Amino acid sequence: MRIGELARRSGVSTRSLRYYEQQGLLSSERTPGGQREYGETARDRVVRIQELYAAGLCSAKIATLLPCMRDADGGPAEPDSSLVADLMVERDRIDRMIGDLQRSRELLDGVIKAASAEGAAV
Amino acid sequence: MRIGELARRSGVSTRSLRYYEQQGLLSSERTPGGQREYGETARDRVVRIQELYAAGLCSAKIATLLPCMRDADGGPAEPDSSLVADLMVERDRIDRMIGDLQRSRELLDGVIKAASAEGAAV
DNA sequence: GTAGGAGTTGACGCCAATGTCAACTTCAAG
DNA sequence: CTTGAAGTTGACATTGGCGTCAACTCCTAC
Repeated sequence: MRIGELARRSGVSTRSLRYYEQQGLLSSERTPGGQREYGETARDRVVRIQELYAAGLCSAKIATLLPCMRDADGGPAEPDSSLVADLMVERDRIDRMIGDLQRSRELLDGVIKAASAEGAAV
Repeated sequence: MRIGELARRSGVSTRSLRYYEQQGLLSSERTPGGQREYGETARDRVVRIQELYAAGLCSAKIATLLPCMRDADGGPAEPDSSLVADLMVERDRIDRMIGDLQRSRELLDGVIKAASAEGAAV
């Protein structure tokens, strides 16, 4: 598929897809005319990239991480031990993020619930 | 306490504290000389602000939200119903964020575990 | 072949929280 | 008083993922 279809199917702008390629996160074949051509696995990869961005990883880290993950592209590469150490740091950071989010979530929920209770009472 | 101590105790830079004040998220008394003076509750508020930032809320939303939350400053204000609707949207977004984070967390964990298993095997 | 939608690269802009520097003032200790 | 750390305001810079525009090329249907 070409870039427009991938964008539609993954919910990511074409601008972002080109940016991902420039950052080495996503690869594509080219037609003789120079247009990008993607395989079926591209969509999954894009979704994965988005999730990792959402987890607060920057392009560079995602780029080193992606080849170590098992996907339809083939077996995973062996991660460098320094990368593993790095990933453990990231994992901890993500755990803290999840904790923070859950607290914020409860905070919001408290306000929402209080408001609806008050609305019902008054 | 003054700004430096609050910064140390909350783990937030003085720059950020002044920014929070400018955004209407944090208030302070002033000494005759014009220096900021914070009460004991300031630290909790700063932590809360940080959590809400981490949850992806922008300054403006935090500013409207904070007065609706119960804290040592006094009773909560009644939230506007449009704010409540807004907060429900945010809550859903946070729920999705948590889901994404958990997936990413598992992804990283998989790579880490695979690496340590391989390291142990080889 | 031709029209027009889709693709290409490159450049510039944005946002929003913070870092950072400058020039100046206040505060606390000796 | 004096001195130096800490505080003040204001302005500018940064970061990084992505929007957006421009100028040009490719692909497909007629």
